[in-house]
Amino acid sequence: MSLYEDIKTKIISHLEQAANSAKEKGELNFEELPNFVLEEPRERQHGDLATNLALVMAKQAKRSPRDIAATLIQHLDKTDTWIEASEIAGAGFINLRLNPLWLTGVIKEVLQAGDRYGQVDMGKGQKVQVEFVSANPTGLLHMGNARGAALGDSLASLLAMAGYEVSREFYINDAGNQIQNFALSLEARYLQQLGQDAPFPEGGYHGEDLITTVKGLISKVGDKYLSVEPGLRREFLVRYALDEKMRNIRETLEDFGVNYDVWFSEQSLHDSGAVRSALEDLQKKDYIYEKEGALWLKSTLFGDEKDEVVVRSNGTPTYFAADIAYHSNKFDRGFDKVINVWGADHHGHVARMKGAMSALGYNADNLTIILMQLVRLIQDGEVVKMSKRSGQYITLRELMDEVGKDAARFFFNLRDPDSTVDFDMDLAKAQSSDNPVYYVQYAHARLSSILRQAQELGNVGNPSEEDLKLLTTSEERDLLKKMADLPTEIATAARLLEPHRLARYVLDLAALFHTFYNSQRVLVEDEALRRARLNLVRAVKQIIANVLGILGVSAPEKM
RNA sequence: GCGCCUGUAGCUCAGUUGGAUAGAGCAUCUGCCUUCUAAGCAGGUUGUCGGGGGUUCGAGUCUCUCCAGGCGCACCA
Repeated sequence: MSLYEDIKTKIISHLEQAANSAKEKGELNFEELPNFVLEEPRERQHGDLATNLALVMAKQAKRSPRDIAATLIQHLDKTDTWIEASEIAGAGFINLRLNPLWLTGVIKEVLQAGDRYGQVDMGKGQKVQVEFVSANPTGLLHMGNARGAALGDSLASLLAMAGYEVSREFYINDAGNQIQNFALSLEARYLQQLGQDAPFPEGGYHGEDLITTVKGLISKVGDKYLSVEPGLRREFLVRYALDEKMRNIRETLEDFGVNYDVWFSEQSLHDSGAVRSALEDLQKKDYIYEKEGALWLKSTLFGDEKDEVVVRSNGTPTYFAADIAYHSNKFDRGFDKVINVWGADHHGHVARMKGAMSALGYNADNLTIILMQLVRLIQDGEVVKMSKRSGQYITLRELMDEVGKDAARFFFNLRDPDSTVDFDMDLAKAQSSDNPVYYVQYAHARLSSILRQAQELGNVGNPSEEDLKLLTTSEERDLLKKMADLPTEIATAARLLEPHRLARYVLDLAALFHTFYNSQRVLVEDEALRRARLNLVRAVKQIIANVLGILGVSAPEKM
């Protein structure tokens, strides 16, 4: 447990004890202690920490909150809490002021933990799988995938920091209808490139990248497939194109800083019989019925709006059937929690997916689906309809070329997944030099620069307790306070599955550092103070690097 | 029509399971580089938290209703 959490935990338990001992002495009346919070008040004048305990007790105790607060303070044990003063304020808040010296312990804590500072043991080693992007291999990665990649990857890193054993997974949709469609599109392009008058299939994939793929193929094998039987020809074309597309997707994601542990093929579920056996299982449990020649899952039993087809009347299983087998497979691999990052356009699938898991006997609560709102592309002030079929979209590759990996990842992780993002490419380009990410990176570069100069002057040296007590300016204390907050922030962000909190956090931390930097010198004459500040600098630098690391953003030594 | 998400400063967005006087960036205005990186700092300006009711000591946050936008409601994925 971190220093700060330790203090807060202690104060909370002392507050509870105060209420109980007041009760024993008949000074307060209550059945059960209601939920209360200990938090940092927005206004600095209200002290370091404040609690609403007296307010929430008022109803049961049938006394005025201020009255209760006074009683609580009388019984409050302050040992080991750094509490220096307590007062009643407002409607009945208890404001606590801590002895600022508690903050000096933070630097040591950070430097000792190093790149592990911020770790909490919330997950207790539980196995979590995060599946994200899982884009169809029929095209290139686009803006929506970019958001999913930034969110999913940072979420995975965040959970690892929070004590979970995390596995990143990409589900390859290499089976089913869209692959048939893909094959027909490829075949048409192939024939067209060789001068044949082949019609393009209705609803085919119009993307330019498909033509590029076919051209590349022709340069290798020429027209030898013109004379091959169409079924075999399409099979070959698909295999070739899928391989190329997946390699491209993988490389693009790696360049975006995303590295998967597992690439899972949908086709493998059909080949291994997993899809069939999942369906049989559901059938045995009587959750399947036949209607109009198709097999339906009774997903309405589990809160879905309508039952869903799992096997079409032509005998082929639906995508949903494969997805059931896939998620069943995930749980069978022993994950305690399974998290999917999906685009909001898939939200209709959530209920049925969870329903299917319940039907198979798994605890659907262990499947969490994060719905991320879509990214809308704005050009010339107008919304551009993006679609893979029409080939109208900006690719992740283009995004990285235009605004850079760091800016793109930070941009997406600055936003709540629930917010619809309007991405104006021109604006993104124009703003790339004053993008918030540079603000944070600049702080890191400044910190690095100070340390470089300190090295030239001699060793930084380890500070003594006495040295650290010299960090008393309000800028230093605000900075230390923020630093102490990181473990709590990690825990909150992990609990809520919201990595964007960390982007906000590191932005705040950078701001506090810039303020400090502009008001006080680090490399001062006084050796003790210099040692103390240099170690403050080392610690801040460490934290910025740690958090940027979670966000997949680089922390430059120089800018 | 039904379901989910969103609506907060001119623009883009935060707002920690109900807390005290709602915040940041961009934009704009005024200052700060012979001292550790000015991609920075300090200060000024900016609000019917979409509208209306309800719950309570207290609501941007919970509830109901209406309005606006997005997404979904296939034997597509």
